[in-house]
Amino acid sequence: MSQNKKISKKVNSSRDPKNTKLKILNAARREFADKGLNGARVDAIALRSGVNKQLLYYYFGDKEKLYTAVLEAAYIKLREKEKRLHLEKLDPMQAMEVLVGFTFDYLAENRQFVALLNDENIHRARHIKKSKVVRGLHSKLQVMLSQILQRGAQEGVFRRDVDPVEFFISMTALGYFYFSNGHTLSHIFGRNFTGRAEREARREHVLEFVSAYLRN
Amino acid sequence: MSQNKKISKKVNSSRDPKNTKLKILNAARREFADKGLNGARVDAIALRSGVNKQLLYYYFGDKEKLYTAVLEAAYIKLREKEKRLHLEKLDPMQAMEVLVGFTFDYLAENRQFVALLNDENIHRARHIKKSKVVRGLHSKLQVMLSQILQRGAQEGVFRRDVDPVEFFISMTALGYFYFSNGHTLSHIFGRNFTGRAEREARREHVLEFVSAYLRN
Amino acid sequence: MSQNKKISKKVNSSRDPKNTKLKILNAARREFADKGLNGARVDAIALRSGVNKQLLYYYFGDKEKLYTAVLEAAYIKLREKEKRLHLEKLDPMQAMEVLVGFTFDYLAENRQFVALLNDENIHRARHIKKSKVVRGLHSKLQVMLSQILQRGAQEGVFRRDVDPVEFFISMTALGYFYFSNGHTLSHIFGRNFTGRAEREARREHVLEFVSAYLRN
Amino acid sequence: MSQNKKISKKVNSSRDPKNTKLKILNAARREFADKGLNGARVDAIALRSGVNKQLLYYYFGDKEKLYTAVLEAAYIKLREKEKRLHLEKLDPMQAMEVLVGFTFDYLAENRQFVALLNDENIHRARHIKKSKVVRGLHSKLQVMLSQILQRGAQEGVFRRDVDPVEFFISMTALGYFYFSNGHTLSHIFGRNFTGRAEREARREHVLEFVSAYLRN
DNA sequence: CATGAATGAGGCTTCATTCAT
DNA sequence: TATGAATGAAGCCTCATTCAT
Repeated sequence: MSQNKKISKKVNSSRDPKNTKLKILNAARREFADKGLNGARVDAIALRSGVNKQLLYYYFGDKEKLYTAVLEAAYIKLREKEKRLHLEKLDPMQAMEVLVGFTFDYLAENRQFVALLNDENIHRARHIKKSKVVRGLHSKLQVMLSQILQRGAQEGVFRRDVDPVEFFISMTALGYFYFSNGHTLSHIFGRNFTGRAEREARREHVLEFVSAYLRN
Repeated sequence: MSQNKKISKKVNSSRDPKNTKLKILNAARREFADKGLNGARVDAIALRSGVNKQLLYYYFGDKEKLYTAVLEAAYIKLREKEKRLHLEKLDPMQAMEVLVGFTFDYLAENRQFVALLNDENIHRARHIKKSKVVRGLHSKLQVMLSQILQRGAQEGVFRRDVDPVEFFISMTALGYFYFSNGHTLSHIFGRNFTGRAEREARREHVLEFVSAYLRN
Repeated sequence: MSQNKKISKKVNSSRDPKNTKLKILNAARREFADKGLNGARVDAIALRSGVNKQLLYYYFGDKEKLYTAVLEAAYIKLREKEKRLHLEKLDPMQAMEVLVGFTFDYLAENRQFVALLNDENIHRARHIKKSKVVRGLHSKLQVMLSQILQRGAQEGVFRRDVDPVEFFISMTALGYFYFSNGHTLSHIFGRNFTGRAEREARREHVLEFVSAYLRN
Repeated sequence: MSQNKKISKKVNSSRDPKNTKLKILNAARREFADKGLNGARVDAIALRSGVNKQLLYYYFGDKEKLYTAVLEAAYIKLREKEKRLHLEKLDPMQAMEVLVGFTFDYLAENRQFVALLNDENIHRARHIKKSKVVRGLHSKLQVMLSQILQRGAQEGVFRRDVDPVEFFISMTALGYFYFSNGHTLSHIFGRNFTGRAEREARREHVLEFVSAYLRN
C-alpha cells in the first residue's frame, strides 16, 4: 500500500454503512473537485475518508461510479436548498433578486461544486447523463422560473420577452464563470479575485447586471 | 505497439523544425482540449502529430511544458485576433457590440480554447501563471476597454459606473459558460444547446443582455 | 455489492447443516469445473449455492479445502457407480464392454468431473494427494480388473499380456481425452465434437479400439 | 515492484527485439505451463525472461494475448517437427509406428505443451480459437493421415474402416492422458508413472494398442 | 447457524520518460 | 534530427478471508 503515511491510518470499525458511505462521498467530493476525475486518486479518497480502500469498491463499484454519485449528490443538494427559498411566495422582482443572490452565494461557498461541473463538462457530461434524478430536478426549476417571469411580466415589472432557460443560464454564468475561471482571470488581469471585498463587489455587479436586463 | 490504431501512423520525414513544432502544438491542443491535461496521452499526441514521441521531449521538455505552450499560444491567438478588430476606431456602442459578438463567436468556434481554459482552471492556472506574455496581452486589452467605456460615458450612451474588468468578465461569461457547460446544461434542461439555431438565439440574447446593462 | 446479479440472490434459511453442505458442494463443483481452482470465485460459489459466504468458511475451512472436498466426492461418486455394475458377475468380454461403455458414458455425462481432474493435474494432484479414501477406492478397482483380465485370459478370449493398470489407463484415455480436449480438437480439426451423433460414433470407435486390443 | 528478489534483477539492454520477444515467449511458456493462465503471474514471467515487465505489454498487449501467442507457437513447433518425419515416404505400417512413437515421445518431452493444452481446454479453447494458423496446420495433417491410412488399406495391411480423425485422437489420447493426468493416476493407483522405465513400458503398450487396432 | 461489513495483499495494466542508435 | 526499444513508478481493481453482530 502506497498510502501517504503523513496521515495516520484510521480503522473503520464503525459498522455503520450509512455513515461509511457518507464519509466516502464527502472525501470523494473533495478529491474529485480538487483534482478532477483523472487526477483524483482512489487511494487519496480512501485516506481522506478514513475508510479502507476496498470499501469504496464494495459500495460504489468503481471510481467512475463513485464520481457519478458525487455529482448527483451535488446537484441534489443545490436544488434542495434552492427549493427552500420558496420563491413562489415572493413578489417577482424580490424573487429574482433572492434567486440571483442565492445562486451567486452558493457557487461562492461551494467551489467544489463548480470544480466538479467544470470537470464533468470536460468529460462531456458522460456521467451525469446516466442520472434521471438530475433531469427531474431541473424540470421543476424551469416551471418555477417561468411562473415568476410571467408574473413579473404581467405586473409590468419585467420585460416580456425573457426565455426562462436562457435567462437562467445567463444569471448563473455571471457568477459561475467568475468562480470557475478565477485562477486564470486573476493571472491575466493581475488582480486577485479571491478576496472578500472583491467578491462582494462582484455580487453587486451581478445583481445590477441582471436587474438591468430584467426590468421593463 | 499498443498505440491506438484508429489513427494511422504517419512518418515525419520533414526535417523542418518549425513545421514539426507546429504539428506537435496542433496535435497537442486537440488532445489536451479533448481529454484535459491528465487525460491526455503523450503517445496520442505523437500519433496525431505524426511525429516521433521523443521529438516532443526534444522540443518541449515534458508534457506539462507542452501543455503550457499550447495554452499560451491559444491566448495569443485570441488576443491577436481581437486586436485586429480595431475597436478604438469605432464609436463606443458599435465597438461594444462588435466586441461582444466577436467574443461570443470566437468561443463558439474555438471550443478547444474553452476546454483548455476549463482544464487549466482545475489546475488553478498553475501553468499559465508561468507566462508573462499572457499578462502583457491583457493589460493592453484592459486599457482599450477602459477607453471605450469612458468615451461611451462621456458621450452619454453608456452608464458611468462600469468597472471595465467586471464588465469584461460578465460579457465573456455569458458566452463562455454556455459553451463550457453545454454538455451538462443540455442534459439537465433536456434541451440540445449544440445546434446552429440555438446558438444564434443565444447570441442575440447575450447581445441584448449586455446592451441592457450598458446603456444609459 | 459487486456480486454478479445475473444469478438472483437466494437466502438460506434452511438451518439444515447437511443440506447446506450439499448445496455448497454442488455449487462449488460447478464453479470449480467451470473456472478451475484459480479462476473460481468464492463469492460465486456462495451465490450459486444461495448460502452466505461465511458459511463456506465455517464448513470447509478455506477455498482449497472446499476444492479438495469436491474432488474427493467426485471420485467417490464415480467409483460407487462403477461398483454397482457388478462386473464380477459378467463373463469377461461382456464385463469389459460394459466397463468401457460405462466409463465413456460417465465421462460424457459428467464433464465437470473431467474438468476437475484436468485442473487438479495442473496443480500436480496436490489436493487429492491428501485423500486416503481415494487411494482405497482404486486398489479395489485394480483387483477387480485383474480378475476379469485373468478370467478372460484363462478362457482364451483375452490376450495374456495385459497389464491391468496400463489397460485401464488406455481404456479411460480414449474417452477422457476426447472430452477433456474437445474444445481444442474441435477447433484444430474444424469439426464439432459436441454433438450427439459425433459422440455416438466416438463411443463405437472406442469400443472397437479396445476390443481389438483385448481379443486374442 | 514486488518482484521476487531471490533471482537477482537483470537488465535487458540487448536492444534485440527478436531475441527479447523470444525470451518472453519462452519464459511465458514455462510459467503458463506451470501455473495455468490464471495461476501465472506476469511478474514471474518478466522475472524469468530477464525482461522489464512492461516490455511484455509493449510486445504482446496483455496477459491473454501473450498466452495466445505461446499456445500458437507451441502448436506450430509440434506440427513442424511432425512434418519433418516425412511419413509420406515410409510404408504405411512403418509410418504409423513412427507417428505414434513420435507423438508419444513428443508429449513425454514436452510436458509444458500438454499442460498448456489442458489449461486451454479449461478455458474452452477461447484463445486458440483466434488462431487461423493452427487450423491450417491441422488440415494438412489430416490429409497426410488419410493418405497413409488409404495406402495401408489398399496394401491390405490396415483395416479399411478407419476414420482418420477418430484414429488420430485415439492415438494421441493414449499418450496424452498418461502424461496430462500422471499426477492423479500416480496417486490413485499408488504407482509412480514418472520414471524412465515406466514410461518405456507405456510406450510399448501404446504402440501395441494402436497396432492391434490398425492391423487387418 | 447465519449475515453484512470490513480488510490486507497482491494482480494487471498504463504511462511519462529515457536510452541507444 | 529522428526513431524503436526499454524502464520505473504508480494506478485501479479483485479476491480470499475475517470481524462483529
